[in-house]
Amino acid sequence: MQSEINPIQMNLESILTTSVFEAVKTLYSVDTEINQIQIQKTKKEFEGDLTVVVFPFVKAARKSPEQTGQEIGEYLVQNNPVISAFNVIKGFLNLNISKKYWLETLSEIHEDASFGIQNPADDAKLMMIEYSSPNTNKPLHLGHIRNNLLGHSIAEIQKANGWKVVKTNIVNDRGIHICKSMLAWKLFGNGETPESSGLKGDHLVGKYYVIFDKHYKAEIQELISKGATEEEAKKSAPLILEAQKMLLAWENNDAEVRQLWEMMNSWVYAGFDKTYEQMGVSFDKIYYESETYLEGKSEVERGEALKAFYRRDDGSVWADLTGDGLDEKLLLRADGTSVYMTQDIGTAKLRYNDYPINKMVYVVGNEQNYHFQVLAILLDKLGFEWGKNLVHFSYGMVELPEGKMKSREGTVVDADDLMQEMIDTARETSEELGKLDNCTPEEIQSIALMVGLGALKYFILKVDPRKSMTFNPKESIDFNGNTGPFIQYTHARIKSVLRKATAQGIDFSSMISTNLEISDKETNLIQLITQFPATVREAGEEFSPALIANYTYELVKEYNQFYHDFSILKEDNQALIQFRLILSESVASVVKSAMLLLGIDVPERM
RNA sequence: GGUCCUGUAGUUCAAUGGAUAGAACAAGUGUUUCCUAAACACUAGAUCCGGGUUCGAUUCCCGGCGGGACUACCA
Repeated sequence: MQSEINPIQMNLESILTTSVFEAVKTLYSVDTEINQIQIQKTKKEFEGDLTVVVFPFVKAARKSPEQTGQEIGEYLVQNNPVISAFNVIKGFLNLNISKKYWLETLSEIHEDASFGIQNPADDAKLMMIEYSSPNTNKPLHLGHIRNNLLGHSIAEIQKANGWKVVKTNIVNDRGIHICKSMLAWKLFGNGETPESSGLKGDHLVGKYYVIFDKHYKAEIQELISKGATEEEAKKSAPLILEAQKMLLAWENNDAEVRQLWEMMNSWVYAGFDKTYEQMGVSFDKIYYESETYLEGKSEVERGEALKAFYRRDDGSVWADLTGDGLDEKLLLRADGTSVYMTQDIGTAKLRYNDYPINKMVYVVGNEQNYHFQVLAILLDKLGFEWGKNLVHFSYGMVELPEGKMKSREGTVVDADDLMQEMIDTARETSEELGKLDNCTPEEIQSIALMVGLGALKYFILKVDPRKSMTFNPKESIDFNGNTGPFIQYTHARIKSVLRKATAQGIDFSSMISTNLEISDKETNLIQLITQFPATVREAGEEFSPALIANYTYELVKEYNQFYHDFSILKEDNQALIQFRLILSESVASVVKSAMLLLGIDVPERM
C-alpha cells in the first residue's frame, strides 16, 4: 500500500538506496542493512540536493569517513545517471541530482491531478474517528476548537492515505450536568428562550449552568458556615439533591423532565450546528449518549453476570482493576443511574455493530488517558476482541498564560467569539491594506472568513498535537510570518501571476523542454514539492497535522524567496517562463491540497 | 502518595541518533519607478542540571530540579 502512494519521491530515494547498497557491496564486499543507509535532504548551507550519511560504512571500509564518502561518491556518479556530482564534507556525502531529473519530475507532478492524495479504494479499510463530543450544558470553547480541528484534519489526512473514514460524534446529552442547567432554568429562567433573549441556544443553556453553579456554591458556603464540612456540604446542598432527583426522573422517563430536556437540547443543537458550520467540520454519524447508555447499562449487567464486575451492598456496580495495576472503577451508581464510562461501553458496542470498523480512533484530550486505559480493559473483560485495539488519540490541552481554562472562573475562550474576532481582524487588515477594493461585499466577506479562520486553524494545527499549547488572548493571533494567512497569501500571489499569464495568452499546460538551466532555488522548490506525498503519509502514520503545516510553511517560504529573486513573466526565455509558471502552479496546487488536509481554504486573491 | 506527560532564544513553535540546534513574533536596520510589501534581506538572541550508551545525544537510558494532567457515585 505504501510504496504505491508516491512513486515520484519514493523512486529517487529507493534508487539512491539501491545504488549506495551496490556501491558498498562492490567497494567493500559487504551487504549493508537497508536501514543503515540514511538519505536526507542536504542542509541549506551545503552544496547538493540529497545527502548520504557515511558513518555506518566506515567500519566496513576501514577508511576515514572522508575517504569512504569520496569512494562511494565516485562510484555513484559513474554508475547512476541521475547523480550529476558530489562533494564530501566530514562524514557526509552530498549528491547533486541532475537538472533533467528534476525537470522531468516536475513535469510528471504537474500532470498528476491528485498528486500526493490517495483516494480510498472500494475495499479500503475503515477507520472510525470520534471527535468533538460536546456536553450539551455549555457552548464550545477553545479546547473544543483544538479537538474539532484535529479530528477533522486527521480524518482528511487518513482519507488521503487511502482509508475509508467515518467521522463520528458522541453527544453527551444526558447526565447530571444537563440536569443542572435544566434545574437552574426551571428555577430562575422565567421562561427565557433563545428567541426571547436573542442568545444563541448553546450560550443560553450555558448561562444557566453557570447560574446553577453560583447558587450551588452559595448553598455550600451556607452549610459550611453552619458547621458542615466541605464534603458534606457538597453532597447535601438542596440544589444538588434536586439535580440528582431530576436525573433519576429523567432515567425513569418522567414526561415533564423529558420535555424540558428535549427543549433545551434542541436549543443547544441549533447553536452547535452554527458553530460547526462556521468551523467547517462535519460528521457522518452522530451518536447520542441518551441512546447508547442503556446498551451500556445492560453490558454492565452482563459483566456482572459474568463475574467480571461486582455489586456492592449499596447497589452500586464496580470493576476491580487492581489486577491491572489500576483502581476500582464505578460503572453504575447506587441509585442505578449510569456514568460516563457506562455509556462509552454501550457506544463502542453499538458502533462495532453498525460498521465494519478496522480501526477506532478517539480524539480526546490527554486528561482522559486514564479513562481510555480503563475503557479498553473493561471492553476486554466483556469479551470484545477489539477492546484492546481502540486508539486514544490523546492530544494536549490548550492553556492560557495563567494556566488551564476554568469555566467556573469565567476564563474560557469562547469558540464563537474567537472565530468572529479572527474574521473581523482579517477584514480590517484587508481594508487597511486596500487589497480588496475591487471586490464585491460578498467576496470580501468570503475572503475574511477564509483568512480569519485560516489564521486560527493554522495556529492550532501547526503545533504537535501531543503537546499542550499556550494561547494568549491578549495577543491576537498573527497574520504574518509562520501563519495561515502567509500561506494563503502565497497561494493568492501565485494565482494572480497565473491569471496574468493566461491573460497574455501564454500556454503553460505542459512542459516544452526538460533541457533547461535552472537555478538551485528552483531545483530546491521542485525537491520540496516531491516531498509532499511522503509528508502526507508520515502525517497519517503519526496522526500529526502539524507535519503538514510545517511542510507547507517551508514550501511557501522557499517560494516567496524565489518569487522575490526571480521574475516569471518578464523573463526573456519563453521556455523558462513556461517552466516557472508550471513550477508556480505546482506549488499553488500542493499548497491548496495541503491546506485542505488541515481544513483551511485558500483564496484566489487577498 | 501512585501513574502518566512535559522542560529548546524575551515569547510562541521546529529539529527519523547526524553537519554550525531551525523558524516566526517581539527589538533594531534596510528593500517598492519591478508578476500582490499579508513579502524579501540583514543584526542580536536558546537545548533545566548531573551522569550513562554511541564515531556522534535536543532526541535513547538513569538520577535530580521545575511545570502539568489523572488518580470522583463529574464529564
